[in-house]
Amino acid sequence: MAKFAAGGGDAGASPIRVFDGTLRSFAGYNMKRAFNLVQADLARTLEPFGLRMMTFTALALIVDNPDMSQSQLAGALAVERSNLVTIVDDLEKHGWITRNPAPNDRRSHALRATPDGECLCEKAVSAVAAHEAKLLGGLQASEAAALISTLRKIEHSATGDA
Amino acid sequence: MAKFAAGGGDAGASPIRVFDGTLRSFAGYNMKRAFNLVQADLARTLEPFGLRMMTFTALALIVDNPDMSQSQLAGALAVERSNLVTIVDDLEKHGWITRNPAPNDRRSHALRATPDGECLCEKAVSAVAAHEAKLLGGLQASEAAALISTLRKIEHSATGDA
DNA sequence: ACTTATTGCTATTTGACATAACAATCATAT
DNA sequence: ATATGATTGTTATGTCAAATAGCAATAAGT
Repeated sequence: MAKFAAGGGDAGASPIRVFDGTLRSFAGYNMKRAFNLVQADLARTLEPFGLRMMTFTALALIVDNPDMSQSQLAGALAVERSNLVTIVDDLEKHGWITRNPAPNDRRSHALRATPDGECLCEKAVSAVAAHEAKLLGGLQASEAAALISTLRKIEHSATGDA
Repeated sequence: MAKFAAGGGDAGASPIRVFDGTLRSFAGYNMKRAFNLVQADLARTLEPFGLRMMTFTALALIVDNPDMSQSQLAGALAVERSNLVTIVDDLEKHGWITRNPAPNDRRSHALRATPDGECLCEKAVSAVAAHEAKLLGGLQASEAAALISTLRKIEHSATGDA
């Protein structure tokens, strides 16, 4: 999908190494590069399950939060409600979740994973975990933990979280 | 652009906190969330300069690699050559770079930043650095360095770099 | 000289994502 | 109770980035 790699591209016979030292000092640049690779690997991992990154994330959240509404899910996914419809449709058509009537609000749908959906989610989570472990294999366990911790700090800092 | 935040969404009066513990254990999930916020801040920072993330990155690479070709730049940016045309057009129309004839190859263009382009690049780099420093203000200096180091390790691991 | 590959480019398509509007329903204030 | 406004899910639409196919000009290999 993405060949990627600065200077690692096969762009011709020219052997010049592209210098990106200025950009390398930015955390954002390194985040984008690393994430692109992780995302590509994730897509390949999920494809055999019939899942994309978005549908996988949505399914995992529905499994962990039974009877949540589409608005809540959209908020959690940082997706517009209108765009969520397609995602939920996809999961529902495959029989992995159902749209149930919400007891207190006849407008909203209580999303619930089916046994099939839970089973698929479990398998997909395991597969993703395995692939990520392979991708992060060169890291110390403490390093991986520090990475996640630091990323969450950035997220809290940017959202002005309490 | 992106409201974001799991459970932080204003999705209704329902006070239920969306549980995303399963996904939180994945580095990729945390990377996506953190990067989305960083990217949004970056876009806001670059907008006054008339730059987008892609054009900014392209300009910085051209400044650091005078006379590089479009193919080389496309490789470094992980963008198709066809999509790069628009980006280079943008930079050229603003007078920040020029397409010069390459000495050894009459097909390719030697991309070079103009004095205006270099000046703008310098200012933009400073602005981005300042914004990123603010965004990463809550981190120890060693923590930020470790973040970049770890991200590069992941990148090397995924690309099978030597 | 002939074939093949590369460069920059155009055109087209796909997909992600935001916006606008809608009927149904809820909530609130008279 | 009723009128007003807000929210939910949905459809339709527009916008923008990224992928694909193909092209003429040029280069490289045989």
